Amino acid sequence: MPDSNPRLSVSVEDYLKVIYNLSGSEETASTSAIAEALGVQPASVTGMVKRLAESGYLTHVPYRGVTLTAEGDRQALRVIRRHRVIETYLCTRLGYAWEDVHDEAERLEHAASEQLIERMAEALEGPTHDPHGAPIPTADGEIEDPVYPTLADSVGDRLLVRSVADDDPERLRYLEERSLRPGAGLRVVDRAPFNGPITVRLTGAQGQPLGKSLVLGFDLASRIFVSAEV
Amino acid sequence: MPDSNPRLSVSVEDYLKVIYNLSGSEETASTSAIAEALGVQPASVTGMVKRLAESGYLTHVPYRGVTLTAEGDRQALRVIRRHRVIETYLCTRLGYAWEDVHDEAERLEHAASEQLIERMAEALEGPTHDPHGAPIPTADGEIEDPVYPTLADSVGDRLLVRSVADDDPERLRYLEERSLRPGAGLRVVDRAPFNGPITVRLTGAQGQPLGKSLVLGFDLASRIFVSAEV
DNA sequence: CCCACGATTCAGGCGAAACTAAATTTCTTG
DNA sequence: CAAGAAATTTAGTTTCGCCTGAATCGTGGG
Repeated sequence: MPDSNPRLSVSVEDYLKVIYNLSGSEETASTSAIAEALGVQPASVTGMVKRLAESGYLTHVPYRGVTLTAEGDRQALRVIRRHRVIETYLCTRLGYAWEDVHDEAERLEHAASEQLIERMAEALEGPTHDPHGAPIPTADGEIEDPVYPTLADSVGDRLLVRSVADDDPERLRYLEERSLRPGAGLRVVDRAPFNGPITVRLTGAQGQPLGKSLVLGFDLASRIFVSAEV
Repeated sequence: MPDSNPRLSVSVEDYLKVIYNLSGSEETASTSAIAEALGVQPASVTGMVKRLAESGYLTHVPYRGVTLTAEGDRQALRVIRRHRVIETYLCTRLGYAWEDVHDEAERLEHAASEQLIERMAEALEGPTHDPHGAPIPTADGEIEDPVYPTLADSVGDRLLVRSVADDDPERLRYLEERSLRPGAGLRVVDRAPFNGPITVRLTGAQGQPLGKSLVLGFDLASRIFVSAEV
């Protein structure tokens, strides 16, 4: 096992994060998917992947894709924890708007010490989800696993918004304005074919109908994660 | 004038900070002094200095030293403000010990946005001094200028600790344990010749004598800044 | 006036990470 | 099953930012 506290480079941390996320849906992450996510050429990914494999963070089966090792997972979760704790802290303690926290966290997550993160988490009394609804891994790397389906591929009369993708301020602002945040209840009213728009009606957090009817593009809908209302 | 918000590299920010500090005592900073402060070779400094001069942050008279331009000053003060606001925030809002904040701030100051700093400052209600007593520049670059003499070269019956150098955790812990923090009042009891130790007696913050007598090495004493008690 | 010392120039190196282009493997599909 | 398409890897470069050692150059005290 590598030294448990090697200071990882920004790039390495970004790779691990992206690979972790890609490994969520598929079991293994492909070179091109990683390249796409990082905005880099596939050849660059192969190079970095080789180094990460040598360092023991992942295993690489040529032409087949990569999988994080236990250690790689651990590191990825540490970065993700840092990111999400920071986001939460910025929102609830420093008055940030939820669409502004991602970029700030993106930079701070690479500079913040473990100590800082733990103190923030303490101040927040052990937050479990970030402002966009994503679960925060615990300090020892446990994370709530249910991966929810997106609004784009779920039907149902009583759906609950679990989380939304956090990386696009524009989209977040749009959703915010329409009360489409984690915890919101909604009902799918219509679903146009061929990846067409999806019409929903908000039911409000506590179930009282708000009556607002919204038409969401397929793209946007596939960045909103929902579950059946409990 | 350069773009007022060019993202400076970590190195550049460190150079500006160091040059600013060196320019405090002398009017101009020498190549070797900068090299010493940054732990690099003088040749490296000359190279970087040339680039900084081209970017308009300082003027360089070969063999004579460097001076920050107005713009360089502005940038240096921004970094220093970031550093000190962060230190203050960590201490008062996240329960950091004063000897731990320097390193954390050293990393965060390069990653934090101006927005984050201003929000922290707001939360702290416009802090004027960091935990070590150093003045915090305002958002538009004003800074309290009195540079206090050190305990090593001041005499007096009623002295007030203004600030202490912030970069050495060991020393800070030592001072903390002995109540030698900004605001402490003291009296110089004895001063050994040849840069020898200095004996002081604490008088307590509000003037009530605490009677504690301390012997401080010359080195340590020259990192404690004092003024005549007001 | 000379020379030691600090400052500068020069040529080069290094590490990290990216890129292009070409070769190779795997997938797909007729 | 073969062949073209797509994905991946290899190999070789490039870039960036910063650093270094060695040789050279100013400067100012003796």
